[in-house]
Amino acid sequence: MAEEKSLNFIEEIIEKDIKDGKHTTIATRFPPEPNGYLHLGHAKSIALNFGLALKYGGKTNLRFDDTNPVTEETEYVESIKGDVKWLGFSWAQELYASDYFDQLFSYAVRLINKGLAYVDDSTSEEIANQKGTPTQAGSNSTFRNRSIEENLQLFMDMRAGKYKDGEKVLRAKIDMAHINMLMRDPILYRIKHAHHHRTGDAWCIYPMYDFAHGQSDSIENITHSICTLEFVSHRELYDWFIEKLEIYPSRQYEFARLNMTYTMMSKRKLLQLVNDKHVNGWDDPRMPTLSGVRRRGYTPEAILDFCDRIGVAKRDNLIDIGLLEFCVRDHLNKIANRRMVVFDPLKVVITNYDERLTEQLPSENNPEAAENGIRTMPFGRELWIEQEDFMEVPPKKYFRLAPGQMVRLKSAYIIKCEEVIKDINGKVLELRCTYIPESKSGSDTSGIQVKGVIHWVHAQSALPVEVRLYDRLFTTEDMGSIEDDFTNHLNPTSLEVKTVYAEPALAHAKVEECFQFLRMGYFCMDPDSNTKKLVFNRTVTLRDMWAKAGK
RNA sequence: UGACCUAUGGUGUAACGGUAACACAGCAGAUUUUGAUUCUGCUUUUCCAGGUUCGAAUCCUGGUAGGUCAACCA
Repeated sequence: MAEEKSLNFIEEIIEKDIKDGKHTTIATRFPPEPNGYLHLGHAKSIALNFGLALKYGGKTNLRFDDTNPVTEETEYVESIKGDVKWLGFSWAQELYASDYFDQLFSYAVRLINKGLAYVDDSTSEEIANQKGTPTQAGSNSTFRNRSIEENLQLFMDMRAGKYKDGEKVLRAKIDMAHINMLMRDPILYRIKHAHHHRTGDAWCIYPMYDFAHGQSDSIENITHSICTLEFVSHRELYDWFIEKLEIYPSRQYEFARLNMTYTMMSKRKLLQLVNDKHVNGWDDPRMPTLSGVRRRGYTPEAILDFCDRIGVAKRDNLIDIGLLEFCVRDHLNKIANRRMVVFDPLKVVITNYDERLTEQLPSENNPEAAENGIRTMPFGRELWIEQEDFMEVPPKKYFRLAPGQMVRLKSAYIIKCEEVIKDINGKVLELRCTYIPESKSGSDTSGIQVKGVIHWVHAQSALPVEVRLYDRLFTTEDMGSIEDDFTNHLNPTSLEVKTVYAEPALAHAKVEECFQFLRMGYFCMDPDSNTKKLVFNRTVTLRDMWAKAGK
């Protein structure tokens, strides 16, 4: 019963192209600039580009847009490749815009020969002034009418390193009065005596984005070049180069980038968070980077499901981060094994339980996945329960522990609170309880029905572990609308670290393994863990209707 | 004060001239040895004004609102 899923606007274009015979197969590309780590916005683009190729039997190239040597590094290339693979995609070819530097150079020469490009000695301020404004036409550069021969010679000299950075640029000769600012003689090449992460010192001139991207698409025979909305006005230039150069006509289509509540997705600002140590690196679990959410415990399946649910369209959007959390809970609920961990311990002494005795009680690893089997938990006279699970004066409908009340210890026995031990300040130190021997989980003959079920750990065998409790990084819902410094909106309590008490089975956890700590949330073992100390990151809390009700 | 893009519940997305639907969120209930999960039900929607049409979210015109564009960034 495959439910017919409606097509997004790009799929409609592709299906029409195939139906019309324009293409028999498609080729897309994912074109990151290696100047930062990939984030959830990129995941949307990756899912789209690779997903389309998979759906229509085409291919997707991974192409690094590395035309600016001063910001780009090999470290970023490696992280990007790792992230794409982690999401589960395989690229047809690993390519670099820098692979095409020779080709791009000859394209520039072709344009010069056609009288469509010229070398300009103007300073960057002069060029900016010549641009005009959106409502005001620009003016021609005084160098605009150099001869083809002179332009050719000058361009060769630029390449040969005769000039310093900023001394000259190569510009397209289009129309300084064009209504589209990008068509006002855009810069094609600039001089940068900088070391490139791949081409080393072979070049001292580098093409601009507009002169590299479309041509790279064309060289690779990309049929559908998909990018975000801010490139809409670049399309006219993209098409101009294809037309004047008479090369394979790739076509550009634009979709709305992902925006998410309480999140900021700008590589520049994420870099600042890292550099200014507001977070502990690109893979800090609070970061919206793929390496961050991975370390946080998000699964590729959850992220891809999220990308699928948010859809692809052309209007600006602000997705509720709650949807991402829904997706990860939905997946983790199915795959994560359960463990009991007490965060704020309150001692419980079972007065009628033999202190020399310890039982090993079985408990299912995951009620949603019986095949995951069971593990056993030690049970004895002294236990830890959650402070939250006891109230001396409970409100109505509180069905946890209170004086004289009964509660079920998950996978163990029903206990009754007989006595509350307090210090001189009235602080509750310990609970004296009795257990009902016939109420043993799995063989309960007591006939007692209790509404409350709580988690617990055996005091003597409890394993102290560190948990890192994350909250949203920013306190403002729409970070795109702020006008002051974004660091003013950082959440000061986005990380809380504490030591908690876990059942012994957690000792066998592996790095990146996800668990549901019963009633506390989903957690994932952090790579900081070692044999002396285990560390778990809280991926997301559980949905909690009781907390929501305000107790 | 120009050009371009966009406008559907709280948030997203669909409906392709035939009488607005799906998901998340919210609310209510059932089940539950996780106040989780699961299940059931409910609330809430076509930016405005004209026009075309038997019929408009959809087509046309004009407004309005939001976004984008003046880096030797991508």
